[in-house]
Amino acid sequence: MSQKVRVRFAPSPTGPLHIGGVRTALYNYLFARKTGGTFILRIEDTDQTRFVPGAEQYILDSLAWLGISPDEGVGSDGPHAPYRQSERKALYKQYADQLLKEGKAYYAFDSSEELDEMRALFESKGSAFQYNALTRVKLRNSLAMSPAEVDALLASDTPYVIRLKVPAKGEIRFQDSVRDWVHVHTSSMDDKVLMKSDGMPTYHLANVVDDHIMEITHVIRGEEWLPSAPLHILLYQSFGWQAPQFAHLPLLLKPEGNGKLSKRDADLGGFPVFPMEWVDPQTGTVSKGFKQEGYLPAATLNFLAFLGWNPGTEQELFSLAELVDAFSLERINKAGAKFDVNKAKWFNQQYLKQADIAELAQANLPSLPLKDAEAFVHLFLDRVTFPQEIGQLVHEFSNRPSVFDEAVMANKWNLEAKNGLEVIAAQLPACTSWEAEGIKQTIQVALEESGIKMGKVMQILRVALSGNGAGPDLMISMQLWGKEEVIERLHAALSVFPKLES
RNA sequence: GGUCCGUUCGUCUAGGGGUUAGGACACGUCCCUUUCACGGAUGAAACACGGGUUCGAUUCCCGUACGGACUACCA
Repeated sequence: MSQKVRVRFAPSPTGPLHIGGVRTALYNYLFARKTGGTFILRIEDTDQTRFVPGAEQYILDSLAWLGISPDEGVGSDGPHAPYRQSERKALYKQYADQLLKEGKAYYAFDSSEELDEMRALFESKGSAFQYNALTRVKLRNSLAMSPAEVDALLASDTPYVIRLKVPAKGEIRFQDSVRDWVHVHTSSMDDKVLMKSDGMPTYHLANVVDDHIMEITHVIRGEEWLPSAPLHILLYQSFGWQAPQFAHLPLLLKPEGNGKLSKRDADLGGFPVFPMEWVDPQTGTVSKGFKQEGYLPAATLNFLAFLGWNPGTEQELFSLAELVDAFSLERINKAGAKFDVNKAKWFNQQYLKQADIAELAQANLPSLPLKDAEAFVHLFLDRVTFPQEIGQLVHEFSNRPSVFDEAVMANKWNLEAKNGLEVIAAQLPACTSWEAEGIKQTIQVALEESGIKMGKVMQILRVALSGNGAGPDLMISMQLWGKEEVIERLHAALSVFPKLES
C-alpha cells in the first residue's frame, strides 16, 4: 500500500507567520520532495474573530521568499479547492450531522456564561471542569434533555454547538513518527466542540475532515498539537476513516530561560522571529523579519532545518536540494530546541561568503560603478554577517576620518612614526602604478631608504588614513581611495596628529 | 491542579550496554595577517538524580526532580 505522499501546512491567518511555523512548513516541504509527494497549503480561518488582513498574503510571500512554495492550495489552486476553510463552511456541517445521526455527537445549548460559571465553580472546589461523560448528563444538551425539549430549542433558533460524545471508557493510541507510541484514556478527554454556534467548525473538525478529503497521508505539525491528537484519532475512528501518520515536531524554545519562543523574546533579544517584516494593521507596530535583517533564504532554511533535525553526519551546510536528499522523519528530535541567534548568524556568514559578488555589489552598492562596487565587496565580505553591512562599511570607508583611534595613537605615535609618515607622504606622489603592489613597493623603498622599520609606521598610517586601528588590507584600501585622496588624508593627519599629543 | 511529552558540553546536536562520549556555534590560547576579519590548530566544557536489569549502564526498565505543551464555541 504505497499511497502517494500528501502533506499540508495549515496555518491560521491571525498574524505574521511565526518562525516555528516556517520550520513546520519546511519539514513538510522536505518530506514531500523527498518522497515525491505533494505539499499543500491550507488556510485555517475558521475563527472569524481573529482574522487579520494581510496575514494570508504574508504567509504566501514568506514561503515564496524561502523557496518552499506549495504545490497545491491557496495561492496555487488544485483538485481540492477551495483551500480556505471559511470557503468550505457548508462541507463541515454535513459531517457533523452525520455524527449527530449516528449518536456520536450531540447538541449542546449551554451558553459561554454558563460554562464559565461551571469552570469557576469547579475551580473553587479545587478541580477542573470537563464537559465529559460525567458532567454532560447534568448540562443542557440533547443527551440530557428530552427530544421534545431539544426540538423546541432548535425550532426557536436557540444558539447551540455540536459536541463530540467521547466514550467514558477506552484508550486511544497511535504511533507518532517522532515520539513512537502515545496513549491516552478517553476519560481524560472532554467532549470537544465540533461546530460552533456561528456555524463554523472548530479546528478539530475542519482539520480532520479536510485532511481526509484532501487525502493527507502525513500530518507533520508542532508539538502543541500533541494533546489534541487523540481527539483527532477518535474523530477519524468515528467517521470510519483511516487516520494519517502523525509526526509531532519539537517546539522552538526561547534562547534564555524556558518556554516557547515568542515575539517578546525577539524584541528583547534584538533578533527576528518572523520570516519577513510585519506591520500590524491595527497598531502599526513593526516586527523585524529575517529577510529585512539580511538573512539569506538558504541560510535561514539551513538554520531552521537543524533546529530539531540533523542528518547524522558532520556536514552542516546544506542547500535546499541537499536537505531534501538527507531529510527523514526518523531523524527528528523529541526535545525542544532553543533558538540561538549566534548560530543563525554563523549560517548566514557561511552563505554570504558563497554569494555572487556581482549580485551583492549591485544590491548593496547600487550607486557605484560595478567594478568599484565589486572591489569593495571583495574587501569587506569576510568581515560582515549581513549584506547591508557592506554598504555601511563602504560609507565609513569613503568618509574622511574625524576621530583617530586613541589607544593606537598613545602607543605608536612618536617621532619615528612621524618621520615615517612624512617620508611616505613625500614619496607617494612619485608612485607611478597606483595599485596595491605598486603602493607597497613605494612605501617599502621610501622607509628603507630612511632606515625606518615598517612595523613602526604601518598602524599609524592606517589610523592616519582611516581613523581606525584595525581594518581591511591597507594597500588595497589605499588603491581604492585613490592617490590624491590618500595624499590629502595623509597631510591632514600629519597636521592634526601633533595637536592630539597631550 | 489534571493529561500528555521531554531531559548528552552555555547552545544546536552525534552516539549508544564495554567509547579518550564525537562535531558545530559561542568562549580561551596559538598560528597566519606587522592590524582586524577570514582561515587553520588547539583548549576548557555534557550523559539531571535515585533505584533496578546486567559481568558491565550515559545507553534498557521504574521512580524522583526539573522543564515544556495542552487544558476555549483559538488555532
